[in-house]
Amino acid sequence: MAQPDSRRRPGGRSARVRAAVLAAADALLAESGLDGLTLDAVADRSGVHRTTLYRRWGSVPMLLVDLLDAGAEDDWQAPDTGSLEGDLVAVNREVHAALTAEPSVTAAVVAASFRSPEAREALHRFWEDRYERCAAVVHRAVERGEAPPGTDPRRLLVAATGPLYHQRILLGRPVTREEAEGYARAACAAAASGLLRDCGGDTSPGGGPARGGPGRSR
Amino acid sequence: MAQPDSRRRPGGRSARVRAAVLAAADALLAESGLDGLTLDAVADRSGVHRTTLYRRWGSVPMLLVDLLDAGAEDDWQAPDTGSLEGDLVAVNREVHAALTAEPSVTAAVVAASFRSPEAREALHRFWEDRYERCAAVVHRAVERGEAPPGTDPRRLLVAATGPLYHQRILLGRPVTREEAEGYARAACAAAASGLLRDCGGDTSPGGGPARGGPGRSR
DNA sequence: ATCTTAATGCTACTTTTGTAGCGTTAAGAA
DNA sequence: TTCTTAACGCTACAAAAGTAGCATTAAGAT
Repeated sequence: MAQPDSRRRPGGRSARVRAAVLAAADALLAESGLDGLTLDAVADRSGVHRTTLYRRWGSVPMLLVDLLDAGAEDDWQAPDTGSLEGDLVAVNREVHAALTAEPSVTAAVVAASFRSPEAREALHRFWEDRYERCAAVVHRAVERGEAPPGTDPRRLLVAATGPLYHQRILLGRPVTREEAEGYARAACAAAASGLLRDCGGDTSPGGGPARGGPGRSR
Repeated sequence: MAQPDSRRRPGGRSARVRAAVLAAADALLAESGLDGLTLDAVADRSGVHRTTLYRRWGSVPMLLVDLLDAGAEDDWQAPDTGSLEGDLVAVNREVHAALTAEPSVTAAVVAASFRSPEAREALHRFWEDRYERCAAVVHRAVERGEAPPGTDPRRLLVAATGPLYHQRILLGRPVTREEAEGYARAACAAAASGLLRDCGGDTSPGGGPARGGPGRSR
């Protein structure tokens, strides 16, 4: 029953410092992307000293972790339009909107996630939470009989949203709103045909030697 | 008719230096990922001097650009199994193999692409080339009547491969071989239903204000 | 009010990263 | 061969990133 960490001191000044730092970081990120987000810049903007930043956060990715974890505490919930197709289209519209924003905070956060394992995990947690909430869409669809029992919520949601993220963030091509909706409808149809069920318990992570193929560089 | 750049000197020593540097970079990348790839490390390993690296390449991402452009000159071509589903499954198997390799060169290259615009464009060129070659799969399928005329090769290919990349690289979750094949079959079914045609000439890149929604951080 | 001490601010230092200037080497032409 | 000069190696330097040690401030307890 360890007492609450003896003598922590989370109130007052520390809280103000954290708030000032996170606000400055958020502003810098939205203004000039990840490149504008250096500890020195945050120190200047927030009025908090360099060394304090290095002590409490240590690096830019760690600061992003804090920012992400703080941002995950919102009350967002998945759309509920009454039909699977409607819900998926609505989700993809939101993703599309977030991806076409300029400058894209999403892209900046993804970029940051490739600079440290901690930031990676924070972003994964964030998305995990989002897909978890979206699973409700699939459960309702199964209850309504729009998708067969056994339909894997994650597979369906990834099938719908994955192409959007891929085309925009990794392939770097613009995505039209109509395309975004099309991917949603395509995933919906595939789910209705029972092609996105969680069949087989084969969860072995990898496979063979794995050399060559597209995506491989040399 | 500008003469061939007067007096270039691409032979001999310069070529040896470039080869040594690219080889060292490739080795470091495969061994310890992007973090192990610093200009100093490449200098040590290749025997080429620091300043030469800074002069000719300038930064790690630029070096990756060179590496990528050199690697794109291979003779890879899309599978041809006789059916659309077979081809898509084969493609996704290759992608899956590349993505589950450890350490993943693909992941490292993607990470590098977020560190400079030049590296970004190089990676986009590389993938553009790959999807271009894969378009043959869709053309053959349309000729065989497996997909309706007007089916957009890119949409179909992104629908098939996008979920793989998304789940593995952005969401950070393992992907089973069976899942990879499932996404290919789902895309195939959607295409057969005519859900991945290039309908409407609306190629406007973006839209409204675009705030909030999943993927947005705060 | 007074005391204790976690958290912050400050200065000085080290390490890493990137650049400038100049002498040296060797590719390509005569 | 000899000559020219693009490309390279080297040293020294400049700027940025990160750390150490100590003084100062203020949160929480008495």
